[in-house]
Amino acid sequence: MKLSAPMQRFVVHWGEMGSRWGVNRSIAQIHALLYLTDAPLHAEDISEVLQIARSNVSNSLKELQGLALVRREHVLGDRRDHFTATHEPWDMLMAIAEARKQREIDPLIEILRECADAADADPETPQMARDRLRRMEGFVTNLTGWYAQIRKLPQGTLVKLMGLGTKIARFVGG
Amino acid sequence: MKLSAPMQRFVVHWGEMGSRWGVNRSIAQIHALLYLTDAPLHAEDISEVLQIARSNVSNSLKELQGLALVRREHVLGDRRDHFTATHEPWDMLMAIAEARKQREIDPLIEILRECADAADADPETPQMARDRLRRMEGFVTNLTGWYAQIRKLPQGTLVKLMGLGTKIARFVGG
DNA sequence: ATGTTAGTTCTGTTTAAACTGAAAAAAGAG
DNA sequence: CTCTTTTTTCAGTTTAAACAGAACTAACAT
Repeated sequence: MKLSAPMQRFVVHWGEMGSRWGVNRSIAQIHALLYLTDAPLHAEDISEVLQIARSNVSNSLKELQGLALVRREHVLGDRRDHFTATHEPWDMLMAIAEARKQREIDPLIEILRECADAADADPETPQMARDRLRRMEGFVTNLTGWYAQIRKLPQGTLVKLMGLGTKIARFVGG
Repeated sequence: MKLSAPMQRFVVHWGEMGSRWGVNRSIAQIHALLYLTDAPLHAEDISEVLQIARSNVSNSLKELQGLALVRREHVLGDRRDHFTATHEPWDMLMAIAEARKQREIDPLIEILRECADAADADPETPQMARDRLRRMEGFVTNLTGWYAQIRKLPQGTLVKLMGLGTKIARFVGG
């Protein structure tokens, strides 16, 4: 298997993007490859095309499955595991958002709450700092609550909403 | 200057969060410190409280100013530069979004467009891959366009919108 | 001018994460 | 059960980024 030049370019740049957003290059490259690919690929295919060690491919695939961006499939008459990616960009975005929320945002809220509570009970913490901690906690909590709501909306509704753009503002008298 | 225990906890965790999101620990810690602090701080204050080399503080502050999260101020009768952070969480979020859009998303769109165009002109690229590249380009472009629209809405309108949550869906017949 | 203090730049070191290759473990097949 | 193929785990190695400290520059005071 071999990639055309434009496909290679995409894979390489997707890898760079990943590392700026807290996902390592291998993972992002594998994801890019599977996004472009039609038929499910097995680990060795990937290892060959991207020139990445098989162990690295194995771990990266595990992580991608953890993010729900990639799933295992089976091809008739082939013992090996095969993999495909979510091909719908919106679903990709939501999968990433959901995974990172659970891994990072939820614990963050927990810690913010603890900090804000501790600060309130602590005479050494200036009032201003207490307010700021509480305010940050409220902000993240609110944002997360809003996300939880819109996440449940059917995709079509969201597309319509985005299509409206600033026209939405009229509904709330903005 | 010294931080109370809850403040320290916040600073440390904010630093960890940063590194998961593509901002290094020092930068995120300094930002956390300035967020909690009322009066403007100078480089040496920061260096002392966080136990970070002055050179590192200097570079980190430059980056934070680049992100528009921190600004320089002057204190009467003091030669040194002093720094304060944006204290409004929503403004922080928008500043980060704006900076990263310009640095990463805009170039990404450019590259996606180039890849998609090149792929269309390239007989070696399978039709499926062409479609996927084009679709990803369209998706990122749309999302960015939507962001550009809502970015301009006054903050109050956005707060109302978020308050509505899923009720918004009714307006579009979702 | 000289001295002093703040700020930046540069060079080398440290550190954490990514990555590899080999070894071990699973999972079939015969 | 034994042999083969595939996947995972583990123990180093490599690499890139973060970071520290010294050297340098600029700004101001005396």
